[in-house]
Amino acid sequence: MKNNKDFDKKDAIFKAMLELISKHGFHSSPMSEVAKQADVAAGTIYHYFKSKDELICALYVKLKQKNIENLFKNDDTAKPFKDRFRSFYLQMINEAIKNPKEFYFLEQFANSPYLSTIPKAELSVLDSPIYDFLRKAVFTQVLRDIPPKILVAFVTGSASSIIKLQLSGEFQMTSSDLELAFFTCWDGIKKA
Amino acid sequence: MKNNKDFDKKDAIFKAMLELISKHGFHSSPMSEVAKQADVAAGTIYHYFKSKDELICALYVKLKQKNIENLFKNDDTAKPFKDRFRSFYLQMINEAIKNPKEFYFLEQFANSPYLSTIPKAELSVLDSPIYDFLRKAVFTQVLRDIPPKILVAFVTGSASSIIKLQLSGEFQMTSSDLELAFFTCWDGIKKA
Amino acid sequence: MKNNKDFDKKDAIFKAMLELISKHGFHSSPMSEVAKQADVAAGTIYHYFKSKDELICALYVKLKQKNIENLFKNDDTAKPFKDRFRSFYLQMINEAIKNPKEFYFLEQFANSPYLSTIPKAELSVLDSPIYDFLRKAVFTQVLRDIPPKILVAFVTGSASSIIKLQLSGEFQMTSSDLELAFFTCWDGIKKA
Amino acid sequence: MKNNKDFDKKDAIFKAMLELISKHGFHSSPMSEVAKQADVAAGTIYHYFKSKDELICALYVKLKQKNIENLFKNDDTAKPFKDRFRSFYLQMINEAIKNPKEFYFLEQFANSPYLSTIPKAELSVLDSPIYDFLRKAVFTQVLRDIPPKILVAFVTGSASSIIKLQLSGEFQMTSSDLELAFFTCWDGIKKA
DNA sequence: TATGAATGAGCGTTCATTCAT
DNA sequence: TATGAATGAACGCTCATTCAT
Repeated sequence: MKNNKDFDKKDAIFKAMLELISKHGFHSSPMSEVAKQADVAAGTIYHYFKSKDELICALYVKLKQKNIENLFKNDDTAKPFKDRFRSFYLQMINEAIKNPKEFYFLEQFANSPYLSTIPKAELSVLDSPIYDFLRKAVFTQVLRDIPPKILVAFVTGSASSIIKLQLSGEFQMTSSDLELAFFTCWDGIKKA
Repeated sequence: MKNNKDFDKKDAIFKAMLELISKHGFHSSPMSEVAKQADVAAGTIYHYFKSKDELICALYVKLKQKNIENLFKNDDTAKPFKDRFRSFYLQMINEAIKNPKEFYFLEQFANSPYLSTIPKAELSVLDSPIYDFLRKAVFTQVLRDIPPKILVAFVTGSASSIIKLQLSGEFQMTSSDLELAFFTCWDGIKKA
Repeated sequence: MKNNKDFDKKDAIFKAMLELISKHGFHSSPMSEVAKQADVAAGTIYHYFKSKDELICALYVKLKQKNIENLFKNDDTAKPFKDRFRSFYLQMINEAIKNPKEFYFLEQFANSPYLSTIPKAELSVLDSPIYDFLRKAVFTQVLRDIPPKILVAFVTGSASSIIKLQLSGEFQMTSSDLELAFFTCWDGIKKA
Repeated sequence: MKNNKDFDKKDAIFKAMLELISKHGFHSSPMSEVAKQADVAAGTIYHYFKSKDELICALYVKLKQKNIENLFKNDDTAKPFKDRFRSFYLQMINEAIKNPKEFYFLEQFANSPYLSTIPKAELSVLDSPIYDFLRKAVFTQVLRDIPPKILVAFVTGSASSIIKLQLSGEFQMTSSDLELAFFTCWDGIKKA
């Protein structure tokens, strides 16, 4: 059984790598700096991870999982789907705005050759909660009859883009902007 | 005035860098390899570009410009806006599918710390054709009254995401899928 | 007095190091791997040996001693010297062929800078049985009157080389080949 | 065509590696030290050699070739074979004594796992002059009818061992000792 | 302009050794 | 004794960049 110290070290390494990559990118985040920021020796990282690449991939899976879990944190299946979707959509945006480093890391990873080093099956599992959420709503004719994969892409892609806009500092979104964004998405995907 | 040879060399360098980065990412695309693929000496690259970063940024601007120009290639201002938008939306997707390397490069760049090294003003200029296109349609009440920046983010983000789905090989989109995607977007953004 | 467990551990460490070095050489035989193969913790090795170098040197001395003892296992001082020498010479070759790992280790060590870290006096003691064996035969005029050290070098060197030929797999020696090898050596060193 | 400077650099690297390995062994001869001794930058070595291992192997082949060529430098095919062999045998010893670093390097290499990384065919070619020299003498019935490979092993092995004795400083060989060594070998291999 | 050998700082990683448990 | 996580110096190697030609 792992003790607290173990968790501390591994988590410190994850945190340091996240910090660095989100700010400087993959290739300006040397292991030596990760070690320094995590307050461990360089060699220690290699007790927990085989290589830099493996560390980065493990970090991606961990953060992606956490992120997706959080999207459904407030999901109330008793509510009408529209409400549930609204909560989900706004949560996507709010989570990212509250955790910009994690968002930047995830986007950077997902748009790099790293992504293709992770087996598709594993990626599917990560995404499956979103996929299931929307697929069911297609099935119950609450949502437009579009292939669920396209639906997922549409919804997450538009949200990502809006998040980037906000995080770029170029545009400060008010809550009514968020509401507008939600409706824009909803009116696109809902059953006519 | 630049002669043909100059163009050839510079273009060969651009092409080689595009090839490498789209496949292997920024790191794993050494200048020596670029030189080899471009069939020039390593030093030659530095006659055209101050540094690797500058070359990469110049490539981004060049490709982004070309890409955006192409989106309006078939724009017919005489047509109803819905038709024009349909053409624009499908063109976004088709251009990317026809030029996957360019798409991958642009996405990788835009989701990396490189992006923030380019002045915001310069980026705005690049995006302005899309911005103007949609802003006018908001003004003329064809589109929902949303801040144009959000609108641009929504439209391009959803398209990007759908393109990645297609390019990933995970899902083969038919032309009716594309049509569905267009309607999904359109129904979201059109004036109710 | 050492208990069985001690012997087991120490021997397991020796065995693991032998295995690794004979196959991969001194470098490419990390202590962590020795520990793994010996089924002990890395730190445990340092209870038995001060350092990697000391372990390697101790292994050399141990194996060299064992090896030389074995050469005289069947020595029958009642027999004519020629017979005794024949037995000795063939035993050198057979021992090595039966224990190739030990042979490779010993040769690798003896041809490396490690050898010179062992005091010459200690090495002399190890070799002395062979030295005495041949020196006496020079004294009794059975062997050519050559400085015994040269004699030892000649005999052991030719045997080593023949062993390597056999172990390389390049040449399969029959028993008549071995007999020929013995005669070649014998005719060289015997008193005319 | 390679200019002098090229030769100088490559040779300086070879020389530095030889110097270091002969004295400290493979794993205490870091590339950084080679670079320093050769008076080139660390990276420069990698223009000439793909890796440390490749450099070491190339050095082996180069020195082995040179060494074997030298053995026949004074060969006079007009002379009786016994004289030719005497010249060859003493040359083996003298060459090594004059070039102890090269001898140590070659022995260290030949008794390490490095040797097996060189294709057997390539090694055969290197040895073939010695092989041919002795094989012919077996054929013409000047030498004992032993498989030539065994003969080569016997002759070179005994010589190597005698060289090590001399270089160890443990025993100073006079020219009459050398003469004795030659006769010991010759009487062993000559046709009775 | 064009070359490509040369540079050397800096990278990812290894591994002999230590020490708190 | 025995453990094995932790250390950090040192390794082999890469690669953006320079400069003599």
